Amino acid sequence: MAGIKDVAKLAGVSVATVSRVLNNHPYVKQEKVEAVKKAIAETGYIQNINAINLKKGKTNLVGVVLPFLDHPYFSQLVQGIFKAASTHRYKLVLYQTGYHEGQEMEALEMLKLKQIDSLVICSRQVSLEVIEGYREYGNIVLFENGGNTPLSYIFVDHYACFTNALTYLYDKGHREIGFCINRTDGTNSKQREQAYRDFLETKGLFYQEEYIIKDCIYLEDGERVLKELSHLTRRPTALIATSDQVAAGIIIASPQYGIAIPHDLAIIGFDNHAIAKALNITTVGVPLHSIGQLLFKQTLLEETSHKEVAVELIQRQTV
Amino acid sequence: MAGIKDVAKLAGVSVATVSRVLNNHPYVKQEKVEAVKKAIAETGYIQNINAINLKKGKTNLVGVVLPFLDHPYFSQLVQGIFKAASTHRYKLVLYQTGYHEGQEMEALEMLKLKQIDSLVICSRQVSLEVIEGYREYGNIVLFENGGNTPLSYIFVDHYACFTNALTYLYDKGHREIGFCINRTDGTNSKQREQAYRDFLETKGLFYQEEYIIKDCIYLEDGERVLKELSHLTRRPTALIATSDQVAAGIIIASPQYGIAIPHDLAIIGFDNHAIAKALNITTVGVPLHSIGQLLFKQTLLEETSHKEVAVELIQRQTV
DNA sequence: TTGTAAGCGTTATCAA
DNA sequence: TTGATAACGCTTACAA
Repeated sequence: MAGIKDVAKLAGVSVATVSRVLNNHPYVKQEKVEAVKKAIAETGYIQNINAINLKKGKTNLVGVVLPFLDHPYFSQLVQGIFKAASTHRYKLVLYQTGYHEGQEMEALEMLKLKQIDSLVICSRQVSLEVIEGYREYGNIVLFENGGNTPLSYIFVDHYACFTNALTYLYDKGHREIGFCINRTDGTNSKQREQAYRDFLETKGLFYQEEYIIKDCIYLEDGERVLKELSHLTRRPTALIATSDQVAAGIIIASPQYGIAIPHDLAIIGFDNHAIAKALNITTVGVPLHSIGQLLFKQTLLEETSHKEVAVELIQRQTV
Repeated sequence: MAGIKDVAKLAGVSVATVSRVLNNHPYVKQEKVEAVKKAIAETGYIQNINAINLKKGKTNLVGVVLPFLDHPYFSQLVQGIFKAASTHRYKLVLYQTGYHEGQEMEALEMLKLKQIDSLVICSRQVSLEVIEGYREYGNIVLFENGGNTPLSYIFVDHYACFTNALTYLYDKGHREIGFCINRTDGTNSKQREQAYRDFLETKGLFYQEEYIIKDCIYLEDGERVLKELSHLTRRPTALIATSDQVAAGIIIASPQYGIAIPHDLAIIGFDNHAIAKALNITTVGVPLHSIGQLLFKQTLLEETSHKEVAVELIQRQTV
């Protein structure tokens, strides 16, 4: 395979000149440019990007850490990250963790090894302290409220969102409010739960363990929610779902359980996925696509920053 | 930043020995191994993967070309590719094309430049001939019926699937059958359309342009389908949807249009997404997750191969 | 405007 | 079992 030397030889110039032509440097005589271009064409010369990466110390690759892709929440986020990355000629390397620390650590290690220039962490298991330890190897930006971590992050105030949704439900007369959640140990989940507890206390309502349905992520989890609820002697009159997927699952399964929505059960979803519009689901709209873009852009910036993204409650027909 | 030389110096050995320890080579005296490990720890030495890539001529990165991610069809596929890649310690680099040739060419160029070792093309715009030209730079595997291309591919026989679905509908008494499609120029789309035409001819039915609804991809396209259909004086009694997303969109919107499913309109979806199960949609089940895994595995193989993946019609309640 | 040569950080060959 | 050293393929001072 032809290398830069072969090109140089054929064109009758030095490798430096070839490199200059390749990189559009000024100060190369037009006729040499031609000669080099001709030689490149003739030899079928191909640059080796690894050599360039080695020399330059960067790869134009940014890593994206997330648990899985087959959920609109993450695929929209990635879509946004991709869009921004694309305009800056960056490529994305995916690190799907399935919530396993090992995979997350691999991403961090790759940052250290310079396989990637920076890292967007959409969801994490590893502690912030550990992640902070990798800060020196490249920019890391989180999609969560990282408090006073020195890492950059973009976040949605889940505490406020949740309180908002609860208040909305309360104002509509609901006093028995439950909610669905995914993992209980995630940062966002904790905030939602805290908001729930605080709200209950403020309003003088009782905390009912059974009103919290766990491990809800996908559409298909919606039916399970109704099943669990059906075993209860006293049921919530309203439910805040983990996401619109779960909300949709609940709504779709509701007729089988003889539950009319919103009459027997009011539902608020999260994210404003396409299905929320189709099924007229009242939801907390999270601009995931824009957030993805912000996440990537922060990756390029030297100064760390902590940005909150505003969300809005979209009123439709399920409350 | 500490390099391999610093480690060597500190450990009192040569760089070669450090490299041996790093790569678990045999024939290194245990005490030197210890010394090197100690020195690595002390210096905080970090390998530079670009140097390794350069030296070895490979990156353990495989590219994935697809138009977009925010659709279960592609996210499931990627999920499968990722799973297989993961077990072989490969990482995925995403090339989202939005159906633009430029992005596709970029992926091919990256293969050439050795940024990635091989390429999985889930959907393409660029001609097979052009792609074939990049075969010498790394393995390329397609997810489509590539005929007698020398490239490897895994495919679903969309012609047969479609004929199958049409026959099923016909046997249930339908004579006015329409279908939804995405881009009309895709390989799969063409096969579906051909199957449709051939079927009509075989059965002596008329081809009706208006029975073909274009640009249907997402859930939200379902409603448009009904709108377009509502303008027709004579309507199809059955519809094969591009995917379950579109099928679901149609089903969800059907009450607004006063259409009972399957009574007024029978629907067959594609892919067997989660929503197909939830909404009891009769569908052609495509094992996207497994296909993803196969696609990746083929990437590792030297011999090209052409494999068909079997699919099955899953009978539920929409026909 | 051009060329020489010194890196970039590894691995692998060869000789010891 | 070890060490020197030559690649790997490129960019970029520095010198001319």
